[in-house]
This record gives sequence, structure tokens and C-alpha cells, in this order.
Amino acid sequence: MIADFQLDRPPAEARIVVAMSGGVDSSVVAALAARTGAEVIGITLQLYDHGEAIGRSKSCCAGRDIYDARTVAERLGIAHYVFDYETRFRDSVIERFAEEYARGRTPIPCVSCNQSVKFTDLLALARDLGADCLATGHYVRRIVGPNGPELHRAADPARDQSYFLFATTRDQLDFLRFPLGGLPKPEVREIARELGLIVADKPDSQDICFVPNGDYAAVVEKVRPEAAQPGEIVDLEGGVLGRHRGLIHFTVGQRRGLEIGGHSEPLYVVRLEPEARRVVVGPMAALAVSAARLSGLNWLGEDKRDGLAAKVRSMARPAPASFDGRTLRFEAPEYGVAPGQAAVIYDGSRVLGGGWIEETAPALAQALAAA
RNA sequence: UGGGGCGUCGCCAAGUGGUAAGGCACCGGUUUUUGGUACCGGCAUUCGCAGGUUCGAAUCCUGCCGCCCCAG
Repeated sequence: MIADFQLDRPPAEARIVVAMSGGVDSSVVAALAARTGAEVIGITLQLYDHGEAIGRSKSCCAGRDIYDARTVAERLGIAHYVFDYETRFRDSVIERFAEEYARGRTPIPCVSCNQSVKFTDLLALARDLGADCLATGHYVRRIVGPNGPELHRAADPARDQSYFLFATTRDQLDFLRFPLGGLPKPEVREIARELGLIVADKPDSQDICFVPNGDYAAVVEKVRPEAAQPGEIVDLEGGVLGRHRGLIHFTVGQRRGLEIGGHSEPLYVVRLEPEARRVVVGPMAALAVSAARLSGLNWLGEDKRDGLAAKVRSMARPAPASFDGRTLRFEAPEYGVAPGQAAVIYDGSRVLGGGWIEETAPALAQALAAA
């Protein structure tokens, strides 16, 4: 297949920079870019210490991924450079990640990473290299509409990564390209296989790339030791049910790990109180949220308030909602909505924008107040 | 040291003669470029202990131990 990189000039005169993580997706992007006849430069960022991630072939950007990216680039006959962004990554992603947990919030490092390292630093680098665009392997679609480029969900809802890209600005979107947004994953792997790329059967990345063993709490504790202070687990009335080994181990909506038995219904984390170091738990019903106040808004579309849909987590179908520019209201209660996570707002398949969840309104309390 | 009740997996709990439900917790897996959720699977050869009755007992009998309540 031939991908359209939406270039302003003939491919033969264009230069495309491809962000290569070493995974299948970005490798195929590089291949598709090379096929256009444009000059292609693959760039891989070294984001954290390799030693920590050795053996984590499933992890994004980990140890051997740089090697894989280089091997793919060689195979495709394109230029490839590796840049050391460790310091920048630590400052903008890992530090912020730990800081958020210490505040009792639930961060999304992938969004911070896209916002800073990838779409600010790497994008600037690509511009410096005289590129016409920066292409990535994200499963989202960039559709040029009457008012310029729009960001849309991937054609395959099961692969959609638009949630992680809500903070992409109009300026960044102008320069970015996402050639995989219209493809199903199996087809991407098929292309990789046809080209004999060594990454064709590499497992999809999952978990947080800079957390070696899934133990993110250990990473947070290293940066913010105070976030690992023990405290009480209390019910909605404030009754003490047990103790915990640090707020970093919990997030709103979490069920596992409370180690509190003897109840007829499961208990979930309803909220975190960092000042008191308390974890407040309650039944599923206490998790119902009717609205969320957002901060750090990024808006890509026209003003539209009603008939919208929103995601409060990556893997979810957008839920009907309205938005007044500050508060997002759900038509039906949402569960497990954690401050620090993102709310992304859609009009059909189009991403209108999104923001960070600052606080939520319990649907239960609202129902009681209305009664 | 009189009377009554209870003792079943870490917690709650069903089962009162026919060969140990269920929930919570926990563990494992699936899903997933965040956390989490959800889903699937696992989880008491044994019913406080010791005897006895019976073809057969967690269930009946006896004794002991422990806990609770009411009386002192």
C-alpha cells in the first residue's frame, strides 16, 4: 500500500522525519515513508537508562529497541539517528509522574511524553532538520478539513490512541502525520512481515515504558520518598477499615490491593486524601461520577457544547456528554474517574480537545441533592 | 465455674445424617502504549480438639479447650 503523507510538495522533493521507537508500528511508518520516494530520516530517542530495562522486550523504547530501530532503518536504507533525551525525559515525564502520585493524583506519563519530549522537542528537531513533517506510529487520523487539519480517532476503535494525543496543539498537528490511523493492526504487521522487518512479530508495548517490572510505585518512591508513607484506609463515614503502605499504591476506582475482606460487596478506592494520607473506600455506587472539572484545556475544534462524547480512559467507547469549557457533564454516570487522568472530548470521530481531570462530582450526592 | 449461646478457608457465611454453597480478600491469567476496571481460572480431603454411635457425621452422643451473653 502507498500511504498519503499529506505533503505540500512532490514526495521526491520532500523530507520526512519518522519517530522510530523500535516497535512494529513506527517501523512500518518508516517503511511507508520510504516508499513515497521522499528522503526519510529515522530518529530514535534514548529516554532512560538501558540497564534498568534489559530483558523488557515488551516495553516501549526499552533496551534493545534502539538496536531494532537501527536494524530496520538499515534494512529500509534510510538514515537513522539516536538522540539522548534522558535528562529531558526525566524532567518532563518521570518527575511529573512522581509529583502527581505524591499529590494523590493518577498521572498519564504517555501524554506528558507526547506533549513534551515527542511533540515539542523532537518536533523542533525535525523542523531544524528541514523536514516537511514528523510522522509517528500512533493510531489516530489526521484529516484535512475546511479549517485545516483535524485530529480523528483511528478507524479501528480497538486500536485508537487519540486519548493520549488530546494535548496536541494545532501548530503541532500542522506538522505531524499519522499514517497508521486508517489501518487495522494485522495489516500493519503484514506489511512488516512482507518487508522482512525483524520487528514484525514483536509484542505490542504495554505498561509504562520507564518502569522495568511493572512496579511503578518503586519508581515514584525513588523520586518522592515521602509518597510512600503509610496511612489509614477509611470508609465513606470515616471509619477506619485498615491501613495501607503508601498512597502511591492506589488510584481512584481501584479494587485490588486493599486487603480488606469480610464485606458483601467489593470495595473500591473512592478518593485519596494526600494531606491526611488517607485512602477513602466505598462500594461501586460511590464511584459514580456525573461531572468533572477540567484544567489545562487543549482545544482543536469549533465551539460545540452539546451532543458530544468523552473518554476518561484510553480504552473506552466515548460516552455521551456536554462541555461548557470548564466542566464536563456525563449523561450517564462514569466510574473510576481519577483526578490527574485526561478527559478527551469528541464530536463523532473527531477530537475536539480535552483536559486534565481536576475534580469530580459524585453522581450519588447529586442525586440526593436533587431529591 | 449457675444458666444460655457459639466455635466451618485470612474475614463474613450456608449447610442439622449422605459425603463442605456463596460473598469479600488473596493468587494466576486474559484485555490494555497510563493508573484502574472488567472477564476467566485457582483457592477448606476438611468443619475447635479427642473419643463414640452409624454403611456413612460439619451435622447425633460424651468429654475437653476457647469465646460471648445473662446472672454473680
